[in-house]
Amino acid sequence: MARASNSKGKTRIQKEKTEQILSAALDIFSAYGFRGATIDQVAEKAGISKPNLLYYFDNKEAVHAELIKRLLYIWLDPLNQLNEEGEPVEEICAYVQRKLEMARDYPRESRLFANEILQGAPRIDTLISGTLKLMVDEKVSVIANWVATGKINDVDPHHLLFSIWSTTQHYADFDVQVRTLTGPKAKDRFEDASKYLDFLFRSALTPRS
Amino acid sequence: MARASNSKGKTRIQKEKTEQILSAALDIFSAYGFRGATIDQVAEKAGISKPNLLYYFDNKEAVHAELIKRLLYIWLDPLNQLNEEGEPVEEICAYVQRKLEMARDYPRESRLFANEILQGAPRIDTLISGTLKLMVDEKVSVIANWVATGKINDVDPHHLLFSIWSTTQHYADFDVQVRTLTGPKAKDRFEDASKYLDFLFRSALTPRS
DNA sequence: GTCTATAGTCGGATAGAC
DNA sequence: GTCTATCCGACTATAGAC
Repeated sequence: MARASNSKGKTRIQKEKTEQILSAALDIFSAYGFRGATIDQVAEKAGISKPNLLYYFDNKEAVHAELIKRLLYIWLDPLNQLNEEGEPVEEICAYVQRKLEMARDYPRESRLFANEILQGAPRIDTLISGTLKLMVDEKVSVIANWVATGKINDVDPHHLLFSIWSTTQHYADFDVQVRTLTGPKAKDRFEDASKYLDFLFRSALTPRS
Repeated sequence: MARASNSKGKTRIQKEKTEQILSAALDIFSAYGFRGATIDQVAEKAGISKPNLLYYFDNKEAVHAELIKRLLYIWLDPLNQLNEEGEPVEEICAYVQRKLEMARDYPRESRLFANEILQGAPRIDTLISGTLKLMVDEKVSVIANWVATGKINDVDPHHLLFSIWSTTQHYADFDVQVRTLTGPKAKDRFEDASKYLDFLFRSALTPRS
């Protein structure tokens, strides 16, 4: 019997249901973590029954695995766009902005990822040591080259990336705290963050004359 | 009957057991989140039986609540030390270093906090909008004053704090990822982070002449 | 105070009718 | 394909012996 865990050989109806489920699952998993989320919650949010959900996915793990699989592509895209041929400071600042836009537009994905890492990455360790590490290693050497040729100041490329990820993802992962502390008067926290982060990284990277 | 949830009127034995339980609980809760942690795990790690644990604490929530309560004091201490009378750039850079040391020495506390915020702070919302916000508001106005008098560059105080928190806590919360991506050759990630973060914030804050 | 045994509940997964 | 009903394991919490 055909199972709907992959996208091959499915009818239009099946695809729609699968997407409904995954969207609901992203809501629930990102908000409560893997353990904290229940299939019942996901099914209810997707507007179907629990057994029906389990007709489309073998089990809870399978739903989560599919979400993680899709996450990686969205996740790596902004880093992928970092162009070795571009003007170094501008390239990095543009990367910061793309990452911040991701935190604004895909907060659920950010939190899903954070939940996993925070708990020791039990279900995504191969992803991190595999695809992610490969891409990071590549971009780290690009940045190291910019440092070596004096195009940007002497910073550790790994830690530069960590600081970009953490500062931008913070607005998705710690959103509750950010909103509480900035208060209701703050109009657009992402607008303010955009301006601040651009200044922060530009100041640190632009070579002293 | 005396319950051991608070520290009043307890024997030495009771205090020790309570500390054993809380230390074990910090391990488990920070690693698996509230929902993912089980009392059995905590009891086993503390070297006692589950009913015995529940003799010392009313229930699972009570253990967690006590951890959170204690967390706040450790958490606010580095910010507390920020001295309005000191030299602004040095004060902030010293704060960054203290926060980084906290991430190194108290990673479990950092992850416990992150787990809570990430899932919408269901058990600590009053803490954030209460004590934390009060202290943050106070320090924000100190920083705003430094900006107004030209002692540091024109940055948004809230977002400065967010970037300090996120970059430093990243080394506790995303430790798995950091270690995987920097690789085994990296001797001391905290040493490298210390150097990098000092440069980052110093560059951005030091007033242009 | 600490244990064994167990009650009670929840959640993942399956059976089987339609 | 979708539902109702249900099984079963896991987990919180309590009862009661010692």
